Amino acid sequence: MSQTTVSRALNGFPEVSEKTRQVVLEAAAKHNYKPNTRARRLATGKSMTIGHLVSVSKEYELVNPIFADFIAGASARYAQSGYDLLLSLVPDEDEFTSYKELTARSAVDGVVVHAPRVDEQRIAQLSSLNLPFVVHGRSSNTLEKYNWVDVNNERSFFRATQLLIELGHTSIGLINGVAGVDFAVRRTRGYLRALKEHNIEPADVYVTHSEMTEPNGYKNALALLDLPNPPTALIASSIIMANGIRRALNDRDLKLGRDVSVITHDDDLSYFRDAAAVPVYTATRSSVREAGRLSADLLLKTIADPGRDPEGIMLDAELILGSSTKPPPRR
Amino acid sequence: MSQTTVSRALNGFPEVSEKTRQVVLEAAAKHNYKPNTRARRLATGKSMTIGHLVSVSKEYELVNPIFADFIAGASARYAQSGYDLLLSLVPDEDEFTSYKELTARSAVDGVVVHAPRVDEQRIAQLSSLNLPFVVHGRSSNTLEKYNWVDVNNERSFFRATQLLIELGHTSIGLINGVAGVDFAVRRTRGYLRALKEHNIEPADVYVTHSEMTEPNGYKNALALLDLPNPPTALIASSIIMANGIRRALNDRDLKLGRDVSVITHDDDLSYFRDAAAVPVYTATRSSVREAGRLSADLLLKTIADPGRDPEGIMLDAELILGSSTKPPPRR
DNA sequence: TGAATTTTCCAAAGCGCTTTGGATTTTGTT
DNA sequence: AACAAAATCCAAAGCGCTTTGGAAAATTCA
Repeated sequence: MSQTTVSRALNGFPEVSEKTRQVVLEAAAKHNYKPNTRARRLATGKSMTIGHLVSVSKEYELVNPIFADFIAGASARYAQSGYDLLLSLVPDEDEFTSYKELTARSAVDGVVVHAPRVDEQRIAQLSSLNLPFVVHGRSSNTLEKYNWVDVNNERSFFRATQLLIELGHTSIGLINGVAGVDFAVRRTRGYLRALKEHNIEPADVYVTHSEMTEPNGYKNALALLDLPNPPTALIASSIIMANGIRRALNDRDLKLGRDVSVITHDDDLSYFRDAAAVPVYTATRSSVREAGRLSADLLLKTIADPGRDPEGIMLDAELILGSSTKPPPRR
Repeated sequence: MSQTTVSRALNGFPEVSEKTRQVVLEAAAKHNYKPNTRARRLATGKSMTIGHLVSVSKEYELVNPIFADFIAGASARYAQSGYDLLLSLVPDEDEFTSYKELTARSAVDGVVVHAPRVDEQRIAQLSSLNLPFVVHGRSSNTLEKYNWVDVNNERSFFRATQLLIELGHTSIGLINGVAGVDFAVRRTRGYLRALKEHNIEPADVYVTHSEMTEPNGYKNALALLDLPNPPTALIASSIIMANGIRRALNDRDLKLGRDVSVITHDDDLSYFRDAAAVPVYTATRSSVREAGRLSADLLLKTIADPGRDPEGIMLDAELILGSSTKPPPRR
């Protein structure tokens, strides 16, 4: 049987009879034959690979654990479509260089951009490279159209803040992510809008920005709790920070919920799934794994149809009531 | 200039004069030329790719965040040597199938095996595939030689247990990882050996096994604390579980250290770095990122020299004193 | 200066597939 | 049975590099 026929049978071309195809498939299965990836990619001109560049801040060497779950969501989709996932951790200042290199050696068919900033250069850069991409998150100050999957951060944090206000809280702290990262900006915006709508004067000291680690949650919470007028409620940007906040409350002999209310954003990370009947934390919850799946789908669609108009997918975080929110203690 | 000369200049062959090489390099830089990955891989017969298969338990869909840090360590080394990192999350029962597939289509030059069990089939399977590999961890019941990078779990947990005993604790709980996973078995072994050497009768109820999530840390700690004779000290297999344990202590109005001592294994995860002058937790600490680096180095060496004898690299966890261990409270 | 080396270059083969264009066989129609 | 149409097959080209074997140019040595 000719090479052509085998290739066609394996790749599902209509020119080959069903009977022949079966024979080929059986023979391939029997000998555990799979077309050589390298040869196939050269011949087809496709890389069949999606790149995820995770930028690592050189200073802190942090690797955000949400990538694990995001990638878990995406990975399954890639596998279904025969794509491999290329993962590269790069120092953040080198990120564009890495994109250029990947493009120049045509190693990937598309990439996912993580943690965009308010002014995100990578978007324009990728557009100029003509490399299909999807942004996990958005970039407020970017005008051009691009593919994105994001949570409605502004609204989530508006609702969270409003909930606390309705419970009677008037001093509410926000323990946010790094300043300038888009989601953090939107969350602050939602928080401020809620305060404003309820005529509460915002206070700069009530808002902290940092990498969303447990120690930073602790440190920032302590700083707020030790203020002359400490907030009676805190909103955290990640459940990992919330763990640090709980530790800080502990250290100050304050009880979560009773003494200080806490709402956290919850990415539904697999190692921190807050799935009790009454969750520990009242939370704005949105599965980052689901975001991974959707991003992968969107990217694969874009690769399949390059002329496609960019699309934005908005996920709405649920506001889930847990036991960490109560009215403020009476004075 | 001929294609040959360019190729040789770019790949550092000695047949080309330094002057010519410079000309070529400059021209390549100017036009942002990089040899096409696909063509190069086909021509050289190498994939220049390392596979990391992370098995996801289908039941729980958990993605261990330590992979993020492990991969961060490994990724830098791969990049230095011109290798790409292929990441694939596969349902655990399909893992061998995935290895076979990767080999058949020759998509990777080597793989890293994560979370080996006491009886680990993947080792024999990979040997039979003739695919270079490094195991992160070891497999106690596997006789053949293989490359591995592991922490001295037995000794670490022996020392941790001993420390608690020397402080006066006699009822010590162990909140361990999933039963049958090699590191968990070794840790239990170290724990039991310390008890035995100090003539303390072990109690089965004091040992729990589960995925190392925060909720499981909480749940298992509560179970132990609610025993008729609750332990006065707990050893945890991960800092994420330790967070759950702290929450459980909190719920029972027990103070970490004063009422219940806790020692945890600490992988030095970037989002949970316990780096205060006096750490929160007394811990057996070993950087999983460093393990990633070493694994990558070992794997690259093995790929470069396939005849190489398998090597084992043992990392010794440090026992770091924090504020979570005190003598048991007096009755 | 001419021969022997060494350095530098080049044309062509080949990596293992997919894809093209045309040839051959089978099926369907009258 | 004869022809057209459809189904099936095949040989060969090409994907963009690396590598080989040998030719040409430059250098060294006698």
